[in-house]
Amino acid sequence: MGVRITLRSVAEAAGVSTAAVSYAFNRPDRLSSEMRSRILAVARELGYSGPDAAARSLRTGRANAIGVIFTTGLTYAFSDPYVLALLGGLAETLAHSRTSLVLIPFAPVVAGLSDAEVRESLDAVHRAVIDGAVADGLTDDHPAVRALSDRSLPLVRSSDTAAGRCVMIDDRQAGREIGRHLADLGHHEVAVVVSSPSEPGCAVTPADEATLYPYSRHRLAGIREALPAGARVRVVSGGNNADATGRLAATALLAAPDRPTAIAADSDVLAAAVVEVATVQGLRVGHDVSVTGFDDVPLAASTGLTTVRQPIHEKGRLMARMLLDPDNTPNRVTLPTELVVRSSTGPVPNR
Amino acid sequence: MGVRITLRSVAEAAGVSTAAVSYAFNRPDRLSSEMRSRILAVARELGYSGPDAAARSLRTGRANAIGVIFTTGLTYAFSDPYVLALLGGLAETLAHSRTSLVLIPFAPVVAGLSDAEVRESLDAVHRAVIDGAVADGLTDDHPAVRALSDRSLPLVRSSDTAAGRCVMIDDRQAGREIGRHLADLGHHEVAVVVSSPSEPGCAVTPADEATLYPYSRHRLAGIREALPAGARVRVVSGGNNADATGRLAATALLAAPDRPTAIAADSDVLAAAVVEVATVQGLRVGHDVSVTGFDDVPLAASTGLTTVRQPIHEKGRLMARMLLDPDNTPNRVTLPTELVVRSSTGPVPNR
DNA sequence: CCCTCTGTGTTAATCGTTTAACATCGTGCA
DNA sequence: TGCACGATGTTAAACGATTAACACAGAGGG
Repeated sequence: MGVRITLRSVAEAAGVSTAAVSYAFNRPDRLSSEMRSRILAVARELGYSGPDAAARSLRTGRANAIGVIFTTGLTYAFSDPYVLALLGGLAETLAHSRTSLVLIPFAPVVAGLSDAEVRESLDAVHRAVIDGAVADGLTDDHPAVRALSDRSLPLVRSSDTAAGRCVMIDDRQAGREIGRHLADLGHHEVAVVVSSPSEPGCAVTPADEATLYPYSRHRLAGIREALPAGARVRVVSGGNNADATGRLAATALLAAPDRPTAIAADSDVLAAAVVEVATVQGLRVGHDVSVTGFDDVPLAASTGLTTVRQPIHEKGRLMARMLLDPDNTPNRVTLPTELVVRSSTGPVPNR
Repeated sequence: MGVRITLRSVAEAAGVSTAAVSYAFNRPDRLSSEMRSRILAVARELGYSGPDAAARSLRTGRANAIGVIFTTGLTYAFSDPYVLALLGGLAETLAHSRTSLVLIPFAPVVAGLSDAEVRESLDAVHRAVIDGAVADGLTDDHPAVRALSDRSLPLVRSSDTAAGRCVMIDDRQAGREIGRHLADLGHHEVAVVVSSPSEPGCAVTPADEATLYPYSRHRLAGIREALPAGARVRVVSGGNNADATGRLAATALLAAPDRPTAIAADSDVLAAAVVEVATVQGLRVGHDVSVTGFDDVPLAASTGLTTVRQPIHEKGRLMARMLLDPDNTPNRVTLPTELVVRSSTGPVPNR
């Protein structure tokens, strides 16, 4: 009962070499069909269910799995429509090549990580049996990214990176489009809500800005570029991009005596939270205050959110293809974005 | 460049045994700190990033990962709130023990699977490097379940099963509660919408019923039991549980000349689709037609859906714990459910 | 009749680690 | 002085498979 059945035990029981057994499972054409079925019969009889996955991975060097790093906490991730769309895209491509998706949790960054936490998380990254990985939205110097490239695993990223593969969008350009749109409407008091580990609602100092997600930085830069010279841009933390933290940020922002006339959020989820809070406070979104989102997930359409559409699903599909078939895919791709104007933005109110 | 750095190369470069290098990475206390840091220095210098994952898995017999089987297509799965809640629960527990989640795609059953598809899917199951797996909603004789138990991997299921671990709900009892609720309201023309591979909207024959998901069967049985003797229950396919297929089923159902007065759906997603279609057709849900869902996902509250709440997140947490720590967890758990009455159900209209 | 070729099966090296068991060497204690 | 012991390294045997390279036999061709 306790003894494990291996390729060898089957071979001995059948009176053949281990090679034969291996071929019986992997290369039917290498064996006479008579021999093959005899071996399979013996295997079944012994309760052998095929070659061990780990051993096979070691020997062949292939894992038939690709990893995805999550730095936000998996539980949160499953509620983020952006993440879900990306995973959906990845999965779509992977399903066609019997490849699994390995979700690797990395300690979420909340006010800095203890060394121990980082070490534990890295351990998960090191132990993952995968052929490649996607790291979406992580900086070059994130420990997980480092660990992955140290393992010299194929890695695909979503931000521009010196070496290595990536599929990205032009965040800066997208930011400029948002900025121009708001500028055209006459806004010069705008708040940008970014996802950040710091307390939701609190201001993000220029020093902090360097620590933001790259995409946040680029979008922010774009917005600033497109706004007229006199415009004032304040940056506040939207927490971890969730509905709850978005509401906190919105509440802080709308309570300010000099409340902004426009609020540009880093994601649709955040923007929808802002809309919700504003509405509850009796503000007419698109009149009294304008709100923009990012991504154009389904939520955006139903909320009437002005946002920037990015082809998330396509991004996922492409990332997966790059990992599965590196020779027939480009190293770097920039996907198009598009400003989608809906009812959540309007001309600046005259007070 | 092409040559791979291994534990051995590091050992040779450092002039120590491979055991020492292994200890340097795994058991700091086994080495003098001086030796350890020397080894780590050499490793860094050589660009060695730690023991190989596959080799380590083979040797230790642990993968630090658990699998989840998806028979619905991963892309769909990421849009199903039930699945997401379950994954969230699993992830929550796993995050504490640096364990990854492996999402294993299995060919979705659409009008029967070809042998080749099954074989390919099984291959993914066999190749997954995992310590255990959860199979939610699959029958005992599903090929994936068989493959997993053949591998003699710890397996946790969501339906009652002779041997093996499971965390379930009393689907039959839940069905009875729905049935009783509808009966109390005077309904005897009820349609049950189940997720099924067959064409959305078409009738499910008694013969087909045997092929339904176990949970569907049990809920159906419960509903039938609780309805009065004269009641008529028709069963229709809701497709794969998605919004779109739910709408199709609803359209077919509401167009029928003898349209049911109550529609009990297998999931909130399906029920919400029914509500949507009914509303569009000018029917007042809760008056002209009653609709019930299942699960009580967030969507249900915002739709005003009468439904049965089940603790999905808790289910996930429990399943993960059962896999991680079998010795300190029960083999079988039944979680409580609760009928949540909202506005989507009401007394049968008098025509 | 010899030679090549195809179809089947075997031999044996290798993938990169982990870890029980053993060796060695001060050290503290009786 | 003698001895048990903790601390620190090493030896070497697995873990369970894959796959070149080789061997052999019968078929077919010249």
